[in-house]
Amino acid sequence: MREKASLRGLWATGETGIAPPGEAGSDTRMVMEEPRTRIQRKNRETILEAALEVFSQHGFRGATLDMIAGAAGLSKPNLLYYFPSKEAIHVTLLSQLMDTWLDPLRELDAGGDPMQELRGYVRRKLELSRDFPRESRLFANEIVQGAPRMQEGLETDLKALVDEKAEVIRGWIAEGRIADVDPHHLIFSIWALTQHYADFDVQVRAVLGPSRDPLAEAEQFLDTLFTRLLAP
Amino acid sequence: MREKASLRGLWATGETGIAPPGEAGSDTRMVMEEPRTRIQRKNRETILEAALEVFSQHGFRGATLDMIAGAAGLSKPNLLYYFPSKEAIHVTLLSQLMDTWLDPLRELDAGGDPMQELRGYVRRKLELSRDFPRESRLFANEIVQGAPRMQEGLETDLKALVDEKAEVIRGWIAEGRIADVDPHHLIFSIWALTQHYADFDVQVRAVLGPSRDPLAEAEQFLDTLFTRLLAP
DNA sequence: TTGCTTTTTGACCAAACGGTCAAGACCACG
DNA sequence: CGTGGTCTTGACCGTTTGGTCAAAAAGCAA
Repeated sequence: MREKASLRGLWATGETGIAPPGEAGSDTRMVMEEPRTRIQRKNRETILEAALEVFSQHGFRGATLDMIAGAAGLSKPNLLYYFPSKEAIHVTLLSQLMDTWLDPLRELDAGGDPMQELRGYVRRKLELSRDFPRESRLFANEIVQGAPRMQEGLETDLKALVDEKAEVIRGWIAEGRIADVDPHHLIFSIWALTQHYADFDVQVRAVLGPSRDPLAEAEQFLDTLFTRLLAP
Repeated sequence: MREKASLRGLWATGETGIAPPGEAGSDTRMVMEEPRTRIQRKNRETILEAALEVFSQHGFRGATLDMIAGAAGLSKPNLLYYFPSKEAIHVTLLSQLMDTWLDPLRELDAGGDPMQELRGYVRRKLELSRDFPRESRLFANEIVQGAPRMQEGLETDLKALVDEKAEVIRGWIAEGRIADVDPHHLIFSIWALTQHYADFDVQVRAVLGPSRDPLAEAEQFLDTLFTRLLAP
């Protein structure tokens, strides 16, 4: 299950990093298909990977183009050949992230066994925290600071999906198959508890000391917690 | 219970914002008692209040001295008359915060009724999220970015207190007065769940829509959650 | 090879930033 | 009132930052 590196492979290529110049005259197509050359694909990947590292550690303003360029092994002007601005890199990262972040919730199946479905969701979400902590922190940074570049996505895509799944959960409760809890807050609690282990990693480790394995313990603890909370 | 404004009144005046110059010759006392004049007390307060607003919204690097000065209604050089640097303001804020943040846990009483004590802790922690969200976000910003200015405090003060209280909880479990859960992760779960409502406020509100009251609902939800988790 | 496009970079720029300083305004007290 | 300390600020400084540009290098198809 464990998987190193980033989610890049799974993502559609971003729409924000407007492709390089040099096509005004000769080509009249309206839609520009994604990164054309082998080099472009590779370098955009490299830049986004480096930017994820730097943005997740320092936040948007704390990150500098020089840091990203350094991490990517490219020159600063070269970054700006592939992305029109620092902000474009950041937005690309965020919009790709949004999709990935919601996938585990999308998998929640109204037809499955309620208890198993919800425990599965918790497990998948915790796996994201374990395997993609940088993505989690990138997201956390953005939200804590008021989500200046995401608010719309939250109020449309995210709300729609959550409302839909909340309705599913409400159905399970009505059928008496899980205990009666507010579905929205149930989902929040899953987010809060799982993401905590990625976002507040330093705190968790500082308190537990070096010899314990936070994520492994969390898996058990959270399974117990939600089992007791939801048992009918 | 609700209380506007900040925690300032409760705090000891910080030790980090080395007092203004102008005392080399005439006064030989070793210890300098805190802000001497009425004006100094007032302006240091004003600056810290403004800095809390700005730092919690933009993070350390995202905040500028001009923003803080603007929010405080003072000139930039005037800020630097009261604090030696931007970092000193930030550190003062953080060190004051640490104490306040741990107070609710300190109140956990080994002699009290376990269930009532733990539910009380959750309630107090949630009150902090409701009344002092900026403080919560200041803390979150710092931890998410690796706690560059707090790590020591986490590994000493915080760890010591948590370990102590974890032992208390372990005792309660041994006596069969609450269910068997890992005490450390129980505490983490309280932090995660309560702080989520302050730190991820925009997300919570975006999902719930404008007509619901997140914090009021959370109080009930969390009470239910921990009751079910801990019932022996 | 030639010739054209894509990619890379050193030099450069204007704005923003944290911080300094000397001079002036203000204030309290004899 | 005046005098000495406290407080305030406009002007300024060196550095960092996001971003530009023209020209060189590399890639590639014929």
